[in-house]
Amino acid sequence: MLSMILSKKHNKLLVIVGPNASGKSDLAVKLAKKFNGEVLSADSRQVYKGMNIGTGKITKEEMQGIPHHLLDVASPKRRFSVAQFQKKAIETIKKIQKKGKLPILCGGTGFYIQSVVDGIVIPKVKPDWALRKKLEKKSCEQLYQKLKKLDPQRAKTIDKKNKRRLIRAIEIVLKTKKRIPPLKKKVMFDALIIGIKRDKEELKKRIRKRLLKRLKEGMIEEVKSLHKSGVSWKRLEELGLEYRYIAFYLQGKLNYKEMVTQLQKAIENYAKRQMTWFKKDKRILWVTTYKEAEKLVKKFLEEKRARQ
RNA sequence: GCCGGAGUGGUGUAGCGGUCUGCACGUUGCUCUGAAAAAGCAAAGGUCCCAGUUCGACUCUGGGCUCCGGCA
Repeated sequence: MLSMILSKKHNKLLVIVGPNASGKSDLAVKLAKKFNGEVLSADSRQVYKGMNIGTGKITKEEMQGIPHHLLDVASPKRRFSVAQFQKKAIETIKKIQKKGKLPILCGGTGFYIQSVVDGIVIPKVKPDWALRKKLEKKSCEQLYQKLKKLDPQRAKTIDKKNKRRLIRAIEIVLKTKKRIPPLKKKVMFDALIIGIKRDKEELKKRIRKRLLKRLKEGMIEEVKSLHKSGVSWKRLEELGLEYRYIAFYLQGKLNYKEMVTQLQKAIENYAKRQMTWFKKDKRILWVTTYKEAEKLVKKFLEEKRARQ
């Protein structure tokens, strides 16, 4: 076993990213065992209770005794958000560091990862669903004009055709009565970001294999019981991928075969979108094997602390 | 073999004698400030073949080929 190199006041953070089905959880556990770490999931769907097979959530056995955080912290009936994630994640990371252990942030939700690694400062305005519903009725053009009056600066850079973003921007200005400040970042951790690289065809095969396996393991039953426990079809569809397509199937909107092929396609597309996000980040060091990752982490931990 | 119907991007379709043929899905690339598995943007890609009519044909006419339905 490796001797402890980390002091109780280090600020190191290991991050593992990669597309769906690339083998992140597995790598995280292995590295956690090797380097005395604890894992934090950075997955916008694994935060929900009862969403296990469909999200590919790690099982107790697979954890092999390594503590995992930020799983099952919210109810699927309500919406969880990046800001909530960011707060919990930062708190947890600090706690792990204080124990002299290595926090390992592992997941596929790029935005969630970014919120922690870059420490983006998110305006402290909670979603106001009544307001959003009201604004939803207006056209993009109307919303854009409204924003332009309220905050010409923000209007310059916003995506004029994205209603959701326009509404959020207006929401912030209305609540704070101030213009939206330019994006601020507050980097708090000394992070090493490792990405798992997979060949396109290989990834598709892995997705397929995993999908069939999970169907056998009762993924459909899981969605059924979520619905029984009060999660509406609409909400399940909104949760995306597995939950969306299986909800379609259970409602008779798709037959079994259609459900499987369309879901496979949707997961592949999602994996592609994830890669679009990650490709931009030049800090990510891409690996294909555990050994490569181990070497990088070892070097990272031996480095003199850059900051602090 | 005969009679009918149809052939338009990868798939399903819409339309028109003369602006680059429209749409949906798919494909590819991209954006991202409390919904991010969300939301949004952009690009590539087509008129079955041959002849005729016409100033001009994806559109009309004839032939061929292929597919579908009915009769044999």
